[in-house]
Amino acid sequence: MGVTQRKEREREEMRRRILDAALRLFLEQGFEKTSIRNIAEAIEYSPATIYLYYKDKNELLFALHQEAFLKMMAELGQVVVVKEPFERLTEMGRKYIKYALENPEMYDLMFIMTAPMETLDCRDEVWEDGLKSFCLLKTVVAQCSAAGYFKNQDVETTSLTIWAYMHGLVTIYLKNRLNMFGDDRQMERINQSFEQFVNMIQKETEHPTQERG
Amino acid sequence: MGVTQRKEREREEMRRRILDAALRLFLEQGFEKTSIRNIAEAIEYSPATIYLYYKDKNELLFALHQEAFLKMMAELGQVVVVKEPFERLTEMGRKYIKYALENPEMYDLMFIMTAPMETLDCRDEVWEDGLKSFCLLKTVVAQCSAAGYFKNQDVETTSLTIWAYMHGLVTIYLKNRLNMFGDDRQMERINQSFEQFVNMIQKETEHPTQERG
DNA sequence: ATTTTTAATAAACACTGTTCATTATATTTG
DNA sequence: CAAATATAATGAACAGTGTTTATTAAAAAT
Repeated sequence: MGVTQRKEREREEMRRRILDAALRLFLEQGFEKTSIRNIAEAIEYSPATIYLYYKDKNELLFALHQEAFLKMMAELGQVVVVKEPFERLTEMGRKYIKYALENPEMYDLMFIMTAPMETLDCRDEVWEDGLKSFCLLKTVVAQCSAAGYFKNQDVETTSLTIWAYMHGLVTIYLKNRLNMFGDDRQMERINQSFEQFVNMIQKETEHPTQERG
Repeated sequence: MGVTQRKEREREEMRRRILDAALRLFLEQGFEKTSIRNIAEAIEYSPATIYLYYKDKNELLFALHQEAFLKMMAELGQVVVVKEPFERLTEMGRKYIKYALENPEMYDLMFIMTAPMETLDCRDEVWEDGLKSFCLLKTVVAQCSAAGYFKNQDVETTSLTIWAYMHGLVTIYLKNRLNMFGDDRQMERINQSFEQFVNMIQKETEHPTQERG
Protein backbone atom coordinates (compact mmCIF):
# COMPACT_ATOMS: atom_id res chain seq x y z
CA MET A 1 0.00 0.00 0.00
CA GLY A 2 0.96 3.65 -0.54
CA VAL A 3 1.38 4.38 3.16
CA THR A 4 5.14 3.97 3.02
CA GLN A 5 5.40 6.33 0.06
CA ARG A 6 3.20 8.95 1.72
CA LYS A 7 5.21 8.68 4.90
CA GLU A 8 8.40 9.15 2.95
CA ARG A 9 6.90 12.16 1.18
CA GLU A 10 5.72 13.67 4.44
CA ARG A 11 9.14 13.15 5.88
CA GLU A 12 10.73 15.00 2.98
CA GLU A 13 8.18 17.80 3.35
CA MET A 14 9.05 18.15 7.01
CA ARG A 15 12.77 18.22 6.24
CA ARG A 16 12.09 20.99 3.72
CA ARG A 17 10.00 22.97 6.20
CA ILE A 18 12.82 22.77 8.73
CA LEU A 19 15.41 23.71 6.13
CA ASP A 20 13.38 26.64 4.81
CA ALA A 21 12.77 27.99 8.30
CA ALA A 22 16.44 27.55 9.17
CA LEU A 23 17.49 29.32 5.97
CA ARG A 24 15.10 32.21 6.60
CA LEU A 25 16.22 32.75 10.19
CA PHE A 26 19.81 32.27 9.15
CA LEU A 27 19.58 35.04 6.58
CA GLU A 28 17.44 37.27 8.77
CA GLN A 29 19.53 37.22 11.89
CA GLY A 30 22.77 35.42 11.06
CA PHE A 31 24.08 32.05 12.10
CA GLU A 32 25.22 32.93 15.60
CA LYS A 33 21.78 34.10 16.67
CA THR A 34 19.85 31.19 15.15
CA SER A 35 19.24 28.24 17.44
CA ILE A 36 17.46 24.93 17.12
CA ARG A 37 14.84 26.36 19.45
CA ASN A 38 14.31 29.35 17.11
CA ILE A 39 13.85 27.08 14.13
CA ALA A 40 11.46 24.84 16.07
CA GLU A 41 9.43 27.84 17.10
CA ALA A 42 9.33 29.11 13.51
CA ILE A 43 7.74 25.89 12.25
CA GLU A 44 5.63 25.54 15.41
CA TYR A 45 7.14 22.28 16.57
CA SER A 46 9.10 21.34 19.65
CA PRO A 47 12.92 21.50 19.49
CA ALA A 48 13.15 17.74 19.95
CA THR A 49 11.22 17.20 16.72
CA ILE A 50 14.07 18.71 14.70
CA TYR A 51 16.20 15.80 15.87
CA LEU A 52 13.81 13.30 14.30
CA TYR A 53 14.70 14.78 10.90
CA TYR A 54 18.29 15.89 11.33
CA LYS A 55 20.87 14.06 13.39
CA ASP A 56 22.29 17.24 14.88
CA LYS A 57 22.92 20.88 14.12
CA ASN A 58 25.93 20.07 11.95
CA GLU A 59 23.77 17.97 9.65
CA LEU A 60 21.29 20.82 9.36
CA LEU A 61 24.13 23.21 8.55
CA PHE A 62 25.44 20.73 6.02
CA ALA A 63 22.05 20.59 4.30
CA LEU A 64 21.98 24.40 4.16
CA HIS A 65 25.51 24.37 2.80
CA GLN A 66 24.31 22.12 -0.02
CA GLU A 67 21.50 24.53 -0.88
CA ALA A 68 24.06 27.33 -0.99
CA PHE A 69 26.18 25.37 -3.46
CA LEU A 70 23.17 24.76 -5.70
CA LYS A 71 22.56 28.49 -5.84
CA MET A 72 26.19 29.39 -6.45
CA MET A 73 26.62 26.79 -9.17
CA ALA A 74 23.52 28.12 -10.91
CA GLU A 75 24.98 31.62 -10.89
CA LEU A 76 28.54 30.67 -11.87
CA GLY A 77 27.24 28.31 -14.53
CA GLN A 78 25.83 31.29 -16.44
CA VAL A 79 29.33 32.10 -17.69
CA VAL A 80 28.93 29.55 -20.49
CA VAL A 81 27.33 32.32 -22.53
CA VAL A 82 30.67 34.17 -22.60
CA LYS A 83 32.46 33.09 -25.75
CA GLU A 84 36.11 33.99 -25.17
CA PRO A 85 37.62 31.57 -22.58
CA PHE A 86 39.64 34.08 -20.59
CA GLU A 87 36.77 36.56 -20.47
CA ARG A 88 34.61 33.64 -19.33
CA LEU A 89 37.05 32.98 -16.48
CA THR A 90 37.10 36.66 -15.59
CA GLU A 91 33.32 36.83 -15.56
CA MET A 92 33.26 33.79 -13.30
CA GLY A 93 35.53 35.68 -10.92
CA ARG A 94 33.16 38.64 -10.93
CA LYS A 95 30.21 36.37 -10.27
CA TYR A 96 32.10 34.64 -7.45
CA ILE A 97 32.70 37.99 -5.75
CA LYS A 98 29.08 38.96 -6.33
CA TYR A 99 27.78 35.74 -4.81
CA ALA A 100 30.05 35.95 -1.78
CA LEU A 101 29.16 39.56 -1.05
CA GLU A 102 25.45 39.04 -1.55
CA ASN A 103 25.35 35.82 0.53
CA PRO A 104 27.93 36.27 3.28
CA GLU A 105 26.35 33.79 5.70
CA MET A 106 26.03 31.16 2.98
CA TYR A 107 29.61 31.77 1.91
CA ASP A 108 30.71 31.26 5.50
CA LEU A 109 28.87 27.95 5.60
CA MET A 110 30.37 26.82 2.31
CA PHE A 111 34.00 27.76 2.75
CA ILE A 112 34.83 28.89 6.27
CA MET A 113 32.86 27.06 8.95
CA THR A 114 34.12 23.65 9.89
CA ALA A 115 30.79 22.47 11.35
CA PRO A 116 29.22 21.34 8.06
CA MET A 117 32.43 19.50 7.16
CA GLU A 118 32.24 17.44 10.31
CA THR A 119 29.10 15.80 8.98
CA LEU A 120 31.11 14.60 6.00
CA ASP A 121 33.93 13.41 8.22
CA CYS A 122 31.76 11.19 10.39
CA ARG A 123 29.81 9.96 7.37
CA ASP A 124 33.12 9.14 5.73
CA GLU A 125 31.95 10.94 2.60
CA VAL A 126 33.87 13.19 0.25
CA TRP A 127 33.05 16.89 -0.19
CA GLU A 128 31.13 16.54 -3.44
CA ASP A 129 29.83 20.10 -3.58
CA GLY A 130 33.32 21.49 -3.22
CA LEU A 131 34.69 19.08 -5.79
CA LYS A 132 31.95 19.88 -8.27
CA SER A 133 32.46 23.62 -8.10
CA PHE A 134 36.23 23.23 -8.25
CA CYS A 135 35.65 21.08 -11.32
CA LEU A 136 33.69 23.90 -12.93
CA LEU A 137 36.64 26.20 -12.34
CA LYS A 138 39.06 23.62 -13.71
CA THR A 139 36.96 23.25 -16.84
CA VAL A 140 37.11 26.96 -17.60
CA VAL A 141 40.81 27.10 -16.76
CA ALA A 142 41.38 24.16 -19.11
CA GLN A 143 39.50 26.03 -21.84
CA CYS A 144 41.76 29.03 -21.27
CA SER A 145 44.73 26.72 -21.42
CA ALA A 146 43.52 25.34 -24.73
CA ALA A 147 43.20 28.90 -26.01
CA GLY A 148 46.85 29.59 -25.23
CA TYR A 149 46.66 30.96 -21.72
CA PHE A 150 48.55 29.57 -18.71
CA LYS A 151 51.25 28.03 -20.85
CA ASN A 152 53.09 25.12 -19.24
CA GLN A 153 50.97 25.42 -16.13
CA ASP A 154 49.18 22.54 -14.48
CA VAL A 155 45.41 23.14 -14.72
CA GLU A 156 44.69 21.93 -11.20
CA THR A 157 47.44 24.09 -9.67
CA THR A 158 46.30 27.14 -11.62
CA SER A 159 42.72 26.56 -10.52
CA LEU A 160 43.78 26.29 -6.89
CA THR A 161 45.85 29.47 -7.19
CA ILE A 162 42.93 31.37 -8.66
CA TRP A 163 40.46 30.01 -6.12
CA ALA A 164 42.84 30.82 -3.25
CA TYR A 165 43.14 34.41 -4.43
CA MET A 166 39.40 34.85 -4.92
CA HIS A 167 38.61 33.24 -1.60
CA GLY A 168 41.17 35.33 0.22
CA LEU A 169 39.95 38.54 -1.33
CA VAL A 170 36.30 38.05 -0.42
CA THR A 171 36.95 36.70 3.08
CA ILE A 172 39.26 39.57 3.98
CA TYR A 173 36.34 41.79 3.11
CA LEU A 174 33.57 39.68 4.63
CA LYS A 175 35.43 39.30 7.91
CA ASN A 176 35.78 43.06 8.17
CA ARG A 177 39.54 43.15 7.74
CA LEU A 178 39.37 45.83 5.06
CA ASN A 179 37.95 48.21 7.65
CA MET A 180 41.51 48.90 8.72
CA PHE A 181 41.95 51.46 5.98
CA GLY A 182 39.38 53.56 7.76
CA ASP A 183 37.89 54.90 4.56
CA ASP A 184 34.90 53.80 2.50
CA ARG A 185 36.89 52.70 -0.52
CA GLN A 186 36.66 48.99 0.26
CA MET A 187 34.79 47.99 -2.89
CA GLU A 188 37.22 50.10 -4.90
CA ARG A 189 40.15 48.24 -3.40
CA ILE A 190 38.55 44.86 -4.14
CA ASN A 191 37.93 45.82 -7.75
CA GLN A 192 41.41 47.25 -8.22
CA SER A 193 43.04 44.13 -6.81
CA PHE A 194 40.81 41.89 -8.91
CA GLU A 195 41.69 43.82 -12.03
CA GLN A 196 45.38 43.56 -11.20
CA PHE A 197 45.14 39.83 -10.60
CA VAL A 198 43.30 39.28 -13.86
CA ASN A 199 45.98 41.23 -15.73
CA MET A 200 48.65 39.27 -13.97
CA ILE A 201 47.38 35.81 -14.86
CA GLN A 202 46.55 36.98 -18.36
CA LYS A 203 50.19 37.85 -18.97
CA GLU A 204 50.97 34.22 -18.24
CA THR A 205 50.06 33.71 -21.90
CA GLU A 206 52.66 35.66 -23.80
CA HIS A 207 56.25 35.01 -22.79
CA PRO A 208 57.92 31.73 -22.00
CA THR A 209 59.27 31.19 -18.48
CA GLN A 210 62.58 32.87 -17.90
CA GLU A 211 65.15 31.66 -15.44
CA ARG A 212 66.15 33.58 -12.38
CA GLY A 213 68.44 32.90 -9.42
CA MET B 1 52.25 56.42 48.37
CA GLY B 2 53.08 53.38 46.23
CA VAL B 3 49.81 51.64 46.88
CA THR B 4 48.32 52.87 43.62
CA GLN B 5 51.34 51.65 41.70
CA ARG B 6 51.28 48.26 43.39
CA LYS B 7 47.54 47.93 42.72
CA GLU B 8 48.11 48.78 39.09
CA ARG B 9 50.92 46.22 38.91
CA GLU B 10 48.80 43.55 40.58
CA ARG B 11 46.02 44.32 38.13
CA GLU B 12 48.38 43.84 35.21
CA GLU B 13 49.65 40.60 36.73
CA MET B 14 46.11 39.33 37.04
CA ARG B 15 45.33 40.30 33.45
CA ARG B 16 48.42 38.36 32.38
CA ARG B 17 47.45 35.31 34.42
CA ILE B 18 44.04 35.31 32.78
CA LEU B 19 45.53 35.80 29.32
CA ASP B 20 48.11 33.06 29.80
CA ALA B 21 45.52 30.60 31.05
CA ALA B 22 43.20 31.52 28.18
CA LEU B 23 46.00 31.09 25.66
CA ARG B 24 46.98 27.72 27.09
CA LEU B 25 43.44 26.34 27.08
CA PHE B 26 42.84 27.87 23.68
CA LEU B 27 45.81 26.05 22.20
CA GLU B 28 45.16 22.86 24.12
CA GLN B 29 41.51 22.38 23.28
CA GLY B 30 40.61 25.01 20.70
CA PHE B 31 38.47 28.09 20.90
CA GLU B 32 35.06 26.42 20.76
CA LYS B 33 35.73 24.28 23.79
CA THR B 34 37.25 27.02 25.95
CA SER B 35 34.81 28.89 28.17
CA ILE B 36 35.15 31.71 30.66
CA ARG B 37 34.42 29.12 33.33
CA ASN B 38 37.31 26.95 32.10
CA ILE B 39 39.69 29.88 32.27
CA ALA B 40 38.44 30.86 35.73
CA GLU B 41 38.95 27.31 36.92
CA ALA B 42 42.47 27.22 35.48
CA ILE B 43 43.54 30.27 37.48
CA GLU B 44 41.50 29.16 40.51
CA TYR B 45 39.17 32.15 40.57
CA SER B 46 35.44 32.49 40.11
CA PRO B 47 34.11 33.19 36.59
CA ALA B 48 32.83 36.60 37.72
CA THR B 49 36.38 37.69 38.55
CA ILE B 50 37.36 37.50 34.87
CA TYR B 51 34.87 40.28 34.22
CA LEU B 52 36.69 42.58 36.65
CA TYR B 53 39.68 42.45 34.31
CA TYR B 54 38.13 42.06 30.88
CA LYS B 55 34.87 43.67 29.83
CA ASP B 56 33.67 40.55 28.05
CA LYS B 57 34.84 37.54 26.08
CA ASN B 58 35.39 39.60 22.95
CA GLU B 59 37.86 41.80 24.80
CA LEU B 60 39.71 38.74 26.01
CA LEU B 61 39.80 37.38 22.48
CA PHE B 62 41.03 40.74 21.26
CA ALA B 63 43.89 40.68 23.77
CA LEU B 64 44.82 37.18 22.59
CA HIS B 65 44.63 38.37 19.00
CA GLN B 66 47.16 41.09 19.86
CA GLU B 67 49.54 38.51 21.35
CA ALA B 68 49.21 36.53 18.15
CA PHE B 69 50.18 39.54 16.07
CA LEU B 70 53.23 40.17 18.22
CA LYS B 71 54.39 36.63 17.55
CA MET B 72 53.67 36.76 13.83
CA MET B 73 55.39 40.12 13.39
CA ALA B 74 58.46 38.78 15.16
CA GLU B 75 58.60 35.84 12.77
CA LEU B 76 57.85 37.77 9.60
CA GLY B 77 60.27 40.52 10.62
CA GLN B 78 63.13 38.06 10.33
CA VAL B 79 63.02 38.43 6.55
CA VAL B 80 65.15 41.60 6.78
CA VAL B 81 68.20 39.33 6.69
CA VAL B 82 67.33 38.35 3.12
CA LYS B 83 69.19 40.72 0.83
CA GLU B 84 67.42 40.47 -2.51
CA PRO B 85 64.00 42.22 -2.27
CA PHE B 86 61.93 39.69 -4.22
CA GLU B 87 63.49 36.76 -2.40
CA ARG B 88 62.72 38.66 0.82
CA LEU B 89 59.06 38.88 -0.22
CA THR B 90 59.03 35.20 -1.13
CA GLU B 91 60.53 34.26 2.21
CA MET B 92 57.90 36.33 3.93
CA GLY B 93 55.27 34.32 2.09
CA ARG B 94 56.86 31.09 3.28
CA LYS B 95 56.96 32.37 6.83
CA TYR B 96 53.33 33.47 6.58
CA ILE B 97 52.28 29.97 5.55
CA LYS B 98 54.43 28.48 8.30
CA TYR B 99 52.92 30.73 10.96
CA ALA B 100 49.34 30.06 9.84
CA LEU B 101 49.83 26.30 9.74
CA GLU B 102 51.63 26.16 13.06
CA ASN B 103 49.15 28.45 14.82
CA PRO B 104 45.76 27.72 13.28
CA GLU B 105 43.70 28.93 16.25
CA MET B 106 45.70 32.14 16.47
CA TYR B 107 45.35 32.68 12.75
CA ASP B 108 41.61 32.25 13.08
CA LEU B 109 41.55 34.90 15.80
CA MET B 110 43.66 37.30 13.74
CA PHE B 111 42.01 37.07 10.35
CA ILE B 112 38.79 35.09 10.41
CA MET B 113 36.80 35.51 13.61
CA THR B 114 34.73 38.66 13.85
CA ALA B 115 34.49 38.60 17.66
CA PRO B 116 37.84 40.33 18.36
CA MET B 117 36.99 43.01 15.77
CA GLU B 118 33.80 43.90 17.62
CA THR B 119 35.91 45.16 20.50
CA LEU B 120 37.52 47.62 18.10
CA ASP B 121 34.16 48.64 16.69
CA CYS B 122 32.63 49.55 20.02
CA ARG B 123 35.84 51.22 21.18
CA ASP B 124 35.81 53.20 17.94
CA GLU B 125 39.43 52.26 17.39
CA VAL B 126 41.23 51.30 14.21
CA TRP B 127 42.72 47.83 13.66
CA GLU B 128 46.32 48.78 14.42
CA ASP B 129 47.72 45.25 14.41
CA GLY B 130 46.30 44.59 10.99
CA LEU B 131 47.53 47.91 9.68
CA LYS B 132 51.01 47.38 11.06
CA SER B 133 51.44 43.95 9.51
CA PHE B 134 50.00 45.15 6.22
CA CYS B 135 52.51 47.98 6.40
CA LEU B 136 55.33 45.46 6.74
CA LEU B 137 54.10 43.76 3.59
CA LYS B 138 53.82 47.10 1.79
CA THR B 139 57.38 47.97 2.75
CA VAL B 140 58.78 44.81 1.24
CA VAL B 141 56.59 45.19 -1.84
CA ALA B 142 57.85 48.77 -2.20
CA GLN B 143 61.42 47.50 -1.99
CA CYS B 144 60.64 45.03 -4.75
CA SER B 145 59.11 47.84 -6.72
CA ALA B 146 62.27 49.93 -6.29
CA ALA B 147 64.27 46.95 -7.55
CA GLY B 148 62.25 46.84 -10.74
CA TYR B 149 59.48 44.43 -9.87
CA PHE B 150 55.75 45.18 -10.15
CA LYS B 151 56.30 47.88 -12.77
CA ASN B 152 53.51 50.46 -12.96
CA GLN B 153 51.63 48.72 -10.18
CA ASP B 154 50.26 50.47 -7.15
CA VAL B 155 52.11 49.20 -4.06
CA GLU B 156 48.98 49.06 -1.90
CA THR B 157 46.99 47.18 -4.52
CA THR B 158 49.83 44.72 -5.09
CA SER B 159 50.14 44.15 -1.35
CA LEU B 160 46.42 43.48 -1.04
CA THR B 161 46.53 41.08 -3.98
CA ILE B 162 49.42 39.17 -2.43
CA TRP B 163 47.83 39.10 1.00
CA ALA B 164 44.51 37.97 -0.44
CA TYR B 165 46.19 35.06 -2.21
CA MET B 166 48.22 34.02 0.84
CA HIS B 167 45.22 34.31 3.11
CA GLY B 168 43.01 32.36 0.75
CA LEU B 169 45.57 29.60 0.35
CA VAL B 170 46.09 29.01 4.06
CA THR B 171 42.42 29.30 5.04
CA ILE B 172 41.30 26.84 2.37
CA TYR B 173 43.71 24.44 4.00
CA LEU B 174 43.01 25.34 7.63
CA LYS B 175 39.27 25.06 7.15
CA ASN B 176 39.69 21.55 5.74
CA ARG B 177 38.60 22.40 2.22
CA LEU B 178 41.63 20.72 0.66
CA ASN B 179 40.37 17.41 2.03
CA MET B 180 38.16 17.18 -1.03
CA PHE B 181 40.97 15.75 -3.11
CA GLY B 182 40.84 12.72 -0.89
CA ASP B 183 44.58 12.16 -1.01
CA ASP B 184 47.38 13.20 1.34
CA ARG B 185 49.04 15.59 -1.08
CA GLN B 186 47.66 18.74 0.54
CA MET B 187 51.00 20.24 1.49
CA GLU B 188 52.27 19.43 -1.97
CA ARG B 189 49.37 21.31 -3.53
CA ILE B 190 49.96 24.31 -1.29
CA ASN B 191 53.63 24.44 -2.20
CA GLN B 192 52.96 24.00 -5.91
CA SER B 193 50.41 26.77 -5.93
CA PHE B 194 52.68 29.05 -3.92
CA GLU B 195 55.54 28.43 -6.33
CA GLN B 196 53.28 29.17 -9.26
CA PHE B 197 52.04 32.38 -7.68
CA VAL B 198 55.58 33.54 -6.91
CA ASN B 199 56.57 32.90 -10.53
CA MET B 200 53.51 34.73 -11.73
CA ILE B 201 54.07 37.92 -9.79
CA GLN B 202 57.78 37.80 -10.55
CA LYS B 203 57.05 38.06 -14.23
CA GLU B 204 55.28 41.32 -13.53
CA THR B 205 58.77 42.76 -13.75
CA GLU B 206 59.33 44.30 -17.13
CA HIS B 207 61.87 42.35 -19.07
CA PRO B 208 63.71 44.83 -21.29
CA THR B 209 66.90 44.36 -19.28
CA GLN B 210 67.60 41.40 -17.04
CA GLU B 211 69.30 43.79 -14.64
CA ARG B 212 68.44 43.15 -11.04
CA GLY B 213 69.76 43.62 -7.47
C1' DA C 1 -11.59 -3.43 18.57
C1' DT C 2 -7.09 -4.23 20.00
C1' DT C 3 -2.34 -4.35 19.49
C1' DT C 4 1.70 -2.38 17.51
C1' DT C 5 4.30 1.06 15.38
C1' DT C 6 5.32 5.80 14.71
C1' DA C 7 5.46 10.83 15.68
C1' DA C 8 5.74 14.56 18.88
C1' DT C 9 6.76 16.52 23.08
C1' DA C 10 7.83 18.07 28.00
C1' DA C 11 11.32 17.96 30.89
C1' DA C 12 15.74 17.46 32.07
C1' DC C 13 21.04 17.57 31.57
C1' DA C 14 25.10 19.88 31.17
C1' DC C 15 26.69 23.47 29.32
C1' DT C 16 27.37 28.80 27.77
C1' DG C 17 28.25 34.29 28.64
C1' DT C 18 27.02 37.65 31.82
C1' DT C 19 25.15 40.39 35.85
C1' DC C 20 24.48 41.67 40.59
C1' DA C 21 23.74 41.57 45.46
C1' DT C 22 26.48 39.98 49.09
C1' DT C 23 30.63 38.90 51.53
C1' DA C 24 35.55 39.14 52.57
C1' DT C 25 39.69 41.78 52.41
C1' DA C 26 42.55 45.72 52.22
C1' DT C 27 43.23 50.65 52.75
C1' DT C 28 42.32 55.08 54.65
C1' DT C 29 40.68 57.99 58.13
C1' DG C 30 39.60 59.72 62.90
C1' DC D 1 44.73 51.32 67.87
C1' DA D 2 39.46 50.96 66.07
C1' DA D 3 35.98 52.53 62.78
C1' DA D 4 34.76 53.82 58.26
C1' DT D 5 35.46 53.33 53.62
C1' DA D 6 36.95 51.57 49.37
C1' DT D 7 38.16 47.55 46.73
C1' DA D 8 38.28 42.71 45.30
C1' DA D 9 36.07 38.33 44.92
C1' DT D 10 32.27 35.47 44.75
C1' DG D 11 27.71 32.62 44.87
C1' DA D 12 23.76 32.56 42.79
C1' DA D 13 20.92 33.63 39.39
C1' DC D 14 19.25 34.78 34.43
C1' DA D 15 18.49 33.64 29.95
C1' DG D 16 20.21 31.24 26.68
C1' DT D 17 22.55 26.89 24.01
C1' DG D 18 22.60 21.70 21.82
C1' DT D 19 20.95 17.34 22.87
C1' DT D 20 18.67 13.10 25.11
C1' DT D 21 15.02 10.45 27.06
C1' DA D 22 10.86 8.91 29.12
C1' DT D 23 6.18 9.75 28.22
C1' DT D 24 2.12 10.71 25.63
C1' DA D 25 -0.76 11.15 21.47
C1' DA D 26 -1.86 9.56 16.96
C1' DA D 27 -1.81 6.59 13.16
C1' DA D 28 -1.37 1.88 11.10
C1' DA D 29 -1.63 -2.98 11.23
C1' DT D 30 -3.52 -6.90 13.10
